[in-house]
Amino acid sequence: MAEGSGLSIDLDPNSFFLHKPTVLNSFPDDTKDNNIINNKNSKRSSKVFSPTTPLMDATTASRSSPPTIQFPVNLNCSLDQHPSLPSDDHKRTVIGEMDFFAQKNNKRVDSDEDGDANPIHTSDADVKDSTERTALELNVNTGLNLLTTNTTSDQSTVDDGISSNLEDKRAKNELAVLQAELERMMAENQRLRDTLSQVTSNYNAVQMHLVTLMQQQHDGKAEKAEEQDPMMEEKSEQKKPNGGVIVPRQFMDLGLAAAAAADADEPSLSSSEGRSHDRSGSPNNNTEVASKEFGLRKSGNSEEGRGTGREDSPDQGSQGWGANKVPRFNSSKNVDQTEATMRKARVSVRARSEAPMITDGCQWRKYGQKMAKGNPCPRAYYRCTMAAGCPVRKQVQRCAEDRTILITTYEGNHNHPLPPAAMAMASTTSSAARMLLSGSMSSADGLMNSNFLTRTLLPCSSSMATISASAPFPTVTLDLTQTPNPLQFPRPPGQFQVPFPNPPHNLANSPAALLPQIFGQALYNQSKFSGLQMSQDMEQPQSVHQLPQGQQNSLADTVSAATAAIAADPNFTAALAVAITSIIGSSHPNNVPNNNATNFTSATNSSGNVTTTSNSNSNANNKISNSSFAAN
DNA sequence: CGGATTTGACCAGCGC
DNA sequence: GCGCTGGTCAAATCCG
Repeated sequence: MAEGSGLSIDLDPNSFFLHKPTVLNSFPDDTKDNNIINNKNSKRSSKVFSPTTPLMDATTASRSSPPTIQFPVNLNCSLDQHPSLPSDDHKRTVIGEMDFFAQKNNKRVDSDEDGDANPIHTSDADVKDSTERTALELNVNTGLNLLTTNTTSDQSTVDDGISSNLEDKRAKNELAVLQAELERMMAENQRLRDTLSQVTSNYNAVQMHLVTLMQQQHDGKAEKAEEQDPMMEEKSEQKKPNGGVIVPRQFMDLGLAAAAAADADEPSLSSSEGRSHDRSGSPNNNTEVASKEFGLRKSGNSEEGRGTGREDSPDQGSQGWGANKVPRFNSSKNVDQTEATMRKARVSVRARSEAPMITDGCQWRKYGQKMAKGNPCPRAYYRCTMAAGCPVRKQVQRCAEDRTILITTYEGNHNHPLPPAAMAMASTTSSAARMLLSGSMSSADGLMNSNFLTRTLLPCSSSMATISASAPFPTVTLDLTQTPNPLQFPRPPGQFQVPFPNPPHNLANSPAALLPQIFGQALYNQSKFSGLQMSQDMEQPQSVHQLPQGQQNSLADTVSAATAAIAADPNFTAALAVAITSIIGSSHPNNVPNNNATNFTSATNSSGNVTTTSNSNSNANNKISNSSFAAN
């Protein structure tokens, strides 16, 4: 898979860019750092170093040329053009500076000319040149300070008063120029930052719109395929409330998600245009879209007529779920199947923690506690209270065998924006149902999901991700207790080492939190960005092309999701490289030994459910499958 | 006093 | 149909 690198090139930057501008924000940070350096240098030039560096400058000046001549030369023109240079050594020494100056001045002109139109590189050049220029000019200033200040030596005051005043003026002028330049650079830096932010925002908007369009386009194909379905008549009627936009089941999630976000912000929006607009307008949709399963669940319940209290919460009803979303489903049959799977899809996180409950960034309210069979430790039931009607539940229970292990099982998807700290759990819970659904409805897809997800996860986490769609509940289990020591897993030279503290009392701030985030985000993105990824698939390696569409999407989504998730935490950026490398690693086995060591197996049990087990190490807890999975 | 927690009761699903 | 179990509700209680 020599094209694997192409995959990373095509996908990773985009996803990284798309989902989380954090990395790009680091770019301005770099420039900001440069600015800081400049500021420091400028301050040092005028204050800190002035008592000391002038001695150096004075020494150099006394050796090279009379001070009254030297400074004007240094400031205003090239020394090599100056006829008064006495020796070759001085000339040669200065020539280096002159070349620097000349280059710098040229670039300065360029940057001034292009600064408004050329965004990044110009900025870098400017900043770099600014740094260099500042560093060079600082020497001049310090030298001038030596002559103009009386604090360092008496000799400087003994110098010619006229020249001293003249140089003082020049120094002030130069200082003013430097300050002006610095301000200009800072302003431009800020402007670039703003531009970058705006571009990122616009890019996200365009991406969302593109996703919507792609989904709709794909929906059109799906609709044609379903035209022979006897339920078509019913479905066509159901589509009418959506403004004629076709929204089949597979992409219902997206619509629901968007509608969920729209409902959260603008309950009146019901058309696809409104959804797309809303999606494009809200960069934080990635957390809200998670409510796609929520919508499914809701509508499913409405059809079921069973409706436990939790899913028929007042908030959900007040958001008009039924009116806008139920008609989008194809048939009650599919809905039931989907709902049944979604409803039970869970993400379980095993982590060592002495705390009664891991902190995952969300607010939970305990609503029950039961003694579960086979476990002396009670099981606590929590629900998310960050938003009214949020369907997310979680169960917390200590492992019977090892009570230091806290098993937290998430179910459902948030219907509200989440803080970054909560992204881990949110993404996971919002995506598990989706992934498991695809796993149950499309075995290959589910397998590929787990396959690529675990491939993405394991190299950086060394944790064990077990995806089980078997009864009673399809569950994604992330075992974060297997490898407390990251050093345990060898990594190729140059590969980032991702810290993996133990125990993760605060999952939201630990890499462990990002594991479900990566995991879940990828799953969640499967529906959200499938349209975009379909276009990206066009540029994917052939081996990927050979995969079914869902698998391609899974791969692409996994990459993008991983990058997005990792980008959510700047401290975890290193994991991005690992995650991406894990993808590329399939084409370059030498890159990721862990990847090769990761076993992906799958089995179909008697009930037809698919159980996929990934194993990054020789963990005995891993389930052994009947047959090795091979991509179709 | 309001919100969170506790805890017994209730309900649904499932297996026998 | 019955019992078991998981899950949820809601009144009582606790707590800041």
